Amino acid sequence: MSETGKYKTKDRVPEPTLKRLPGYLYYLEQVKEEGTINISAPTIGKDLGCDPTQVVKDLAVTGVKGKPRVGYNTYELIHALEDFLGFNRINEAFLVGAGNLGAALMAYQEHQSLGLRILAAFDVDSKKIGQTIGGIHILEYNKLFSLYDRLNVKIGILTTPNHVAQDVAEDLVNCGIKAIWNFTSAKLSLPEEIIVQNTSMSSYAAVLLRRLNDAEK
Amino acid sequence: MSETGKYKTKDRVPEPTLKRLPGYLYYLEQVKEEGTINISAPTIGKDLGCDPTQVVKDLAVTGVKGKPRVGYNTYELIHALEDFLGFNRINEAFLVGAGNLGAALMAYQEHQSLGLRILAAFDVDSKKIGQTIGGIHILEYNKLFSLYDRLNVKIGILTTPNHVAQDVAEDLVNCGIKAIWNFTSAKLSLPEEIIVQNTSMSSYAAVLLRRLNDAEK
DNA sequence: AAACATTAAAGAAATAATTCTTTATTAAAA
DNA sequence: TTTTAATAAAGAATTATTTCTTTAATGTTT
Repeated sequence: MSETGKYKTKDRVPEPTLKRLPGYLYYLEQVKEEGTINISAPTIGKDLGCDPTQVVKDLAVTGVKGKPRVGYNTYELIHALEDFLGFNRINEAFLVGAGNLGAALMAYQEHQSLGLRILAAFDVDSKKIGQTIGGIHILEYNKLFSLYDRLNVKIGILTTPNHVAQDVAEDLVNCGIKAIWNFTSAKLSLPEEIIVQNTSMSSYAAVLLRRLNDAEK
Repeated sequence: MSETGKYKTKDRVPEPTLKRLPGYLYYLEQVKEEGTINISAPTIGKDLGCDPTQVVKDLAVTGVKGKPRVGYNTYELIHALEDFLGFNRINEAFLVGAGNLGAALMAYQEHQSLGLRILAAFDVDSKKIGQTIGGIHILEYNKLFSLYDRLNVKIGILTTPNHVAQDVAEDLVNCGIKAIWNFTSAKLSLPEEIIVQNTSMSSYAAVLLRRLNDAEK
């Protein structure tokens, strides 16, 4: 079926690998602080509690080569990881739905270190419109349509109630958004080429609670 | 990496399945609203845009049996899913680190529908101590140790800065916490039996930004 | 009442990801 | 300069997950 309309399966980096990369980045920044210039994959593996060959495979996606008996250059690796992940660029985003979770993400300053900049938030609630959270203005939802072609925003952050998620997502796509970070529980049906990253809190709660339940009985 | 103990692989539900279950639950609640009494796996698959046999396999973990030509009973399925996931119980939790993300999660009312109740939050910042966010009190961090044996809290939500995450996690474990929902980028080293659910925003940003980058070139 | 169409359920195959193994490189020491 | 120890890199095997296929059950229709 749809299973690989992904023409470029060949050079696509596996999702589990991508998810681990920020962990390496955070670790390497610590290591650099301590003045370490070179670091080997087995050392990283030991410190992070994971398999050294996996570390090698993961880091290989950045194209950085290590030297036997020496390891990787810390600074080079950090730079390559940031570059590969896009954390050292400015990735502009719109956020829709300034409710609890939306407001939270607006206030969450760590976005900056991910290269994410939320340019504006949108909501339909007149009580919220005009407010500013974390330096980000909340605009009337309809303003979305007038702003989109003046700007070059590719990322939409979706924190609306579930029942409007699909409609809002379609609006975002019509506004030229290429990627949607979906925090709702709704399963979005969008054109193939739109990148959707689902980050539903309930999914993680589900895994956590179930594992806890497994352990207790 | 040993994210989870491996002894009971036999009857352990795969993580991808667990993550999909809340999606079914949300969908079924909608379907029930519309008055549908019975629903078939192929119908669910069509609506949710996923493989019908996968739907069958996923729902099988709840033990609910469907009838050929009829499908599953909507109400029965919803109840079984809530029960299986623990969403209809009250799962008490402590939160440590009432910064941006922590405050966000405290304000996030949807926790209730996941059966999560944050009893109290802890922080070392004297400016925050005494405040209330979303009805949850922020207490002095040290109070954690005096509270733990009077209560039966099994879940710890970790939203501290990265560099104290490991120490706080160890404190939580010493206080009898069995499961940690880790929102930091730190890789936690804890006893095997502790359940750790990593939900690092940067991991999801990494996947999103990289896929966007792949698509653009 | 019997045949039929539909679908759940179980099992098999394929795919993706991780772990393990081997090989080859290279800097340091003798 | 040669040997050695350590490690990166590439490839193989294992494991887990998803997709595909088959079988059996059941309500509906004729």
